[in-house]
Amino acid sequence: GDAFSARGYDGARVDEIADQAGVNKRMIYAYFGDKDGLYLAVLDTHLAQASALARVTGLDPAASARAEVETFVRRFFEFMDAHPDFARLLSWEALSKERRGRKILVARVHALFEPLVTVLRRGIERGELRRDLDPDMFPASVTALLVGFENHRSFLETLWGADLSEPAARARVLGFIVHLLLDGIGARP
Amino acid sequence: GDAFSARGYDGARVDEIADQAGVNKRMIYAYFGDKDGLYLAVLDTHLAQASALARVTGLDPAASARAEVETFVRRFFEFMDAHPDFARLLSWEALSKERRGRKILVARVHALFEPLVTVLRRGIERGELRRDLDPDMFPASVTALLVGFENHRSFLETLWGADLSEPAARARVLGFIVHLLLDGIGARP
Amino acid sequence: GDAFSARGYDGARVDEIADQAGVNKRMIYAYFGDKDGLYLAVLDTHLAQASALARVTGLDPAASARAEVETFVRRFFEFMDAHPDFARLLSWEALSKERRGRKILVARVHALFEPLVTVLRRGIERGELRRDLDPDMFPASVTALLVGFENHRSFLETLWGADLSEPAARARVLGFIVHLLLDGIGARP
Amino acid sequence: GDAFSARGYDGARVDEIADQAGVNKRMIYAYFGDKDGLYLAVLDTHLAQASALARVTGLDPAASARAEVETFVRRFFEFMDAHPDFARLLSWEALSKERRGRKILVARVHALFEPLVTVLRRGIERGELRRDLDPDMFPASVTALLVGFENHRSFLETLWGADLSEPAARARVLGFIVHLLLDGIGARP
DNA sequence: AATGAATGAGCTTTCATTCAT
DNA sequence: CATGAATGAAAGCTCATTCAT
Repeated sequence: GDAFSARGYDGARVDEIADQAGVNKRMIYAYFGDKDGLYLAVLDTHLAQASALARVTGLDPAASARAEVETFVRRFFEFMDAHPDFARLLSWEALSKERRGRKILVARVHALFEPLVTVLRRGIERGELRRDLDPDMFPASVTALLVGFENHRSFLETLWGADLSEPAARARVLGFIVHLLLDGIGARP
Repeated sequence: GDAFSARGYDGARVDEIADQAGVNKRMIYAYFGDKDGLYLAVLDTHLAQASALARVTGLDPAASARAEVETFVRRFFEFMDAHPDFARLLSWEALSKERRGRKILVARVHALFEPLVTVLRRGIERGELRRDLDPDMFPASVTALLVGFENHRSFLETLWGADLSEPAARARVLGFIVHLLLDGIGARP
Repeated sequence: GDAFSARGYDGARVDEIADQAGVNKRMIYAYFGDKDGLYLAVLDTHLAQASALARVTGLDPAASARAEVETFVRRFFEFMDAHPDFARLLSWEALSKERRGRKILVARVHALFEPLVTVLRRGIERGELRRDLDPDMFPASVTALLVGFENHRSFLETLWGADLSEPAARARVLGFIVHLLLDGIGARP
Repeated sequence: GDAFSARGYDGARVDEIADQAGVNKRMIYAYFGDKDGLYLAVLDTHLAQASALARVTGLDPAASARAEVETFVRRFFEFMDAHPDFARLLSWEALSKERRGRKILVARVHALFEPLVTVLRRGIERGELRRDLDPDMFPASVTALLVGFENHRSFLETLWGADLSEPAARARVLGFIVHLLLDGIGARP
């Protein structure tokens, strides 16, 4: 079922998916109706896996906002390493104008962002975070950055002539992103 | 030829492209050989348009690094508004495992990033930017953010229940991104 | 599948073949892969039918070489009458520079010639046939003559103003060929 | 224009022919009307070249029939060596059921056979040749043999593992054919 | 006279989907 | 429940032929 992740909706072949799943093609139609239904099921299954992230974010009101944000970003990054289909499916769907899985995407991503938004609001109130920080745009930024680095990994490897699959390189990338999000690029006075 | 931008390589139809271009389908094969050749030509044409950005970046050694970075980000953002196919083509290609246009992508993006990298190095040397800032990862981050917001625009509109096509909203998004990149989320002490 | 026989590889249409076979065109691609695979299957099937000829040639060591040769030629002729696609497929393939079915052709024809070559060698040893007769060239000559007459039949009908499909005419042609091969044209002293 | 000879009518491409001839494709249509007209012109031109053979056959009433026949066969063989397109065009046309060039073929071949038929009739009358020899079938047999060996040359090379383009091999083939036609395979008593 | 560009019909091949068992 | 065989629609691509200059 990760043909959708590998090639997108239009590139995926029902035959291929059936073969890889070791089931008869007819069964797919019995269970999912058509290619669309199969796609929605696959999309939902993969996006749902990120809900674990949401469940452990913002639980400790005593923790600092910076620490909570950092934890979320690091967990999100590691989740993507463990679930390589997540970022790709999300991007294919977001890119598509057919909006086949838009409802699923919105629901799953909303649930993912919500606790982080709470953390951000709390941090702003407490003065830990910038007064003018928009708590809605920040999760989208985190996602854009992480998904971007994940999906462009092979491209960046070519561009930089580096191997981004080894742990050291991944840690460097993650460290860079966290630092950027928390502090930006400017030197501290 | 923006069917590739709208639907990606697999979703685009040569018939449709020929019709939209007002030319006979046969001509496409005469000029470009096959669908692949056409795709590469379209990709290169659209990516090449961003080279104007590169040509006006980092020309003034007296300008502060922060100002230069902000200018680049704002110009890049405006360029994407003016060239809606750019971000989509880039994402489709980066997402694809066929790597049809990888060489083009790498060449064009490298040329786009280069002057920005120079600006960053200069800023780091002068102490305007963080000592530990990686000048290679930053342009990739900018691109991930801008391309992410651009390509996910319709998704974010649904998620936020807002209209992101009106100038005020776009300005708010751009302001957020610039501020985030320069200063992060933390409150100044 | 005798569109290949009627029009050759380039002239045959997959649509037509599917229609004549009463199967869906898609099935042809499922079974044979592509037009090439279909062609090879058709070619092999038709050429294989001649193997019956080989199996009954040269079995009786007591028979005279002349009688064996005559029997082979007559059986070959009758086989072609019963299998009108054989000679045409063989000629199309031999004429083609693509050599798609060359391996099949060589294998099948070799098997067909082999027992005849054995008969000829025996006849030469025993003094029944000419000392200087080349036992390899003779089968090729027989084939050239029979295939030539078969494939040029409609042409010869126009040239001679005769109907070569009636048994009497066919018998005359066959008699002529046999006599020519055995005795040549010269009058006996 | 020998694309017809190489690939047959259906396999030949008008584009290719125009390129090889170094003329603009439009000119072909101006001169020949359509692909059919071009084909007929090419066919006639190549078949006409064999008329030289006819003009020198049977001129000397004093010569023996055997000698005349042998001369004809040898000249025909050499002609084919010099004009490799002749045998192929003849075979493609004879094989085709469209009969596009049938009239040309009949006319040219009739003219080629005629003097040989005269020679044969004379030889039969004089008792030099077999009483029961059919003077019409013999030229067709000669043609079938020579054209067969010529067109199947590459096939026979594979079958025999020999190089049939070197003069010695060609002479052996020709000698075999001549001997077979004149004397058959039987040992003289 | 001569040519590059254009075209519609038709070719091989592929796809999502369904039938028969 | 499960499967191999079947199918119509449409995809990419090619061809002989013609238009405009």
